[in-house]
Amino acid sequence: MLRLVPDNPARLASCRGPETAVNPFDAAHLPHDSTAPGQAGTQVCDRCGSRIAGLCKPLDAAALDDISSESQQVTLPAHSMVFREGDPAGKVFTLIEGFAKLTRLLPDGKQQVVGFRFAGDVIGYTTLPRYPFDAELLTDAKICRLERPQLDGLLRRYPKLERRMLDLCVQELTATQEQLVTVGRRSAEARVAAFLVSLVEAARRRGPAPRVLEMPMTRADIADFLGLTLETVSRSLTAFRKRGWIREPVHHKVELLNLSAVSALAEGTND
Amino acid sequence: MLRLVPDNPARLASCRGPETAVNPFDAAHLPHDSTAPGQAGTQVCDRCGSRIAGLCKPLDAAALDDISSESQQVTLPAHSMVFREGDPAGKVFTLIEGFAKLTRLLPDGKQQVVGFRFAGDVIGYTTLPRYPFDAELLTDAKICRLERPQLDGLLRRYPKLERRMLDLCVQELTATQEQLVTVGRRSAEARVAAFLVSLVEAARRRGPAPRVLEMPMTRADIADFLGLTLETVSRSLTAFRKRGWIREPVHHKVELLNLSAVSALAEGTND
DNA sequence: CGTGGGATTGACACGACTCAACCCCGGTGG
DNA sequence: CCACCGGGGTTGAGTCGTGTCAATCCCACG
Repeated sequence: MLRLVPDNPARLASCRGPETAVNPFDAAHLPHDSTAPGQAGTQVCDRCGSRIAGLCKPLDAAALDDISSESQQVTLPAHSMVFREGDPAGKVFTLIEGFAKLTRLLPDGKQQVVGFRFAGDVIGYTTLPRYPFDAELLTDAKICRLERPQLDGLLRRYPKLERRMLDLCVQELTATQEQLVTVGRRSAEARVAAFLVSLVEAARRRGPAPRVLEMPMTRADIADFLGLTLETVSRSLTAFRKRGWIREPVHHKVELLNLSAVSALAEGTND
Repeated sequence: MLRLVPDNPARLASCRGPETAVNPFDAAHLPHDSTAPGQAGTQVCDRCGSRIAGLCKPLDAAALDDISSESQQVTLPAHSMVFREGDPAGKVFTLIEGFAKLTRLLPDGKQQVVGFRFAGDVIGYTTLPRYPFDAELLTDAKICRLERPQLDGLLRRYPKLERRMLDLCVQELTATQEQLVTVGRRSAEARVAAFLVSLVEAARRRGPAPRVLEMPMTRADIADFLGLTLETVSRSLTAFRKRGWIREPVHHKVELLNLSAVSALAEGTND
């Protein structure tokens, strides 16, 4: 669940300077070890400064030049919609920094969170004519944007890219099936525990996991992801807190004090 | 495992035909890529006699010759395992006739059905080194089998095939997300109703839907798919029966007498 | 200082699970 | 030929986990 680009940064790709910065006060601060960008031998993209791989992991330098001349980097404030369910699927995005949630709307107005996305993840790639879900930012975010016709051109020129898309899609599918298991068969506390574990895994994928994790989603978001109510999520988290398993030093952060207890709970169907 | 009634070797595989989704529970159809060369109008594959598209929809005659010389057709009895979770993902299968279920095993021994597959569906394609789930036949089935190295060769020779795989993967992903919504947010009866609706849609995709549908899965299978218990599934179905919405003329068949009532229930979160 | 959104906590109801009996039917063997 | 068996399905009674509704708290923000 919470799929992610495998790991391994690699030259980033794309990203020409900011362009449609909806929000001027861009993200100058970031928790990452932002070692000087552009250094030889580093994993940092010399164009946009990100450590993240996104789409372009398998590409060589020429391809990167190519793709970066076609894409744009933008910064958006928290809660902006990257795209909406039903919009023509005309662009593909890579999340450079920040967090997003993907949601589907139900006829009765409720929402189901289909997944969360983290720095390095690709968002909105589909072969369907329209996006099948909303993508909303949970935090201020830096995003790399590529128009679909450009992407199709790149796909034609760099077959490796097509393979990469397929890999990403397979990973995402596997993660969603995993999530199906969680939602379908586990108790409320086990689901919340599984969610916390997946947060840790996502953080690890982005680099050495800090002791205190970002958790920018609200209880309601988590509930909509896990098929629970926000009250139940809240009760589970306070239960964990009382057992000394977690700590929430500030709003939107968690520390896992007893990861093995949490994972054990996540594995079993109950207890 | 896999193997049993040996029989007509090779010469199958191909089969161009009506667009067929990988996942039966997927409503989305792809508009593009109808560029399949060759004689349009033929619904039946001249090689294996199947009406089903499987992988090969976008291929031309030469490619079909090529692929059909690399693949084999086998027939297997009900309840055989096509492959198991964790097996090296060395083959790809297309279901020519019959029904299958895909399941994941939980640590506590329970299973989650991640999907059912019908005639025309591709099974077991993944870029992962191992299959992420079991594939078990629900009925006797005819299957087209292709070794992974052969497939990779074909992918290299026919780039359109790679695109096709991606399309199939996207459809499957969309369908799984849909299922996530069903399992996460709907009442028991609504889930069962949604399942019945998806059965109808799957049948339609295979051709004009007969009044009486095949439903080879047991109550337990359905329950494991919907995140319910078999008793709850049974109760829901008898409730539908008593309301005159469905009929089960014989074991493993259903007739939907009031499809609109069933779909209405499937849409709402409750009632 | 007031406002509002998010989070927590409690009381209560109800839907789905659990456990268990029973039915139906096909297969098997005495 | 029939009794037995086992697997799938149905039905019922009782329990318990979550959902629901509502009050309260907390804190960031204007």
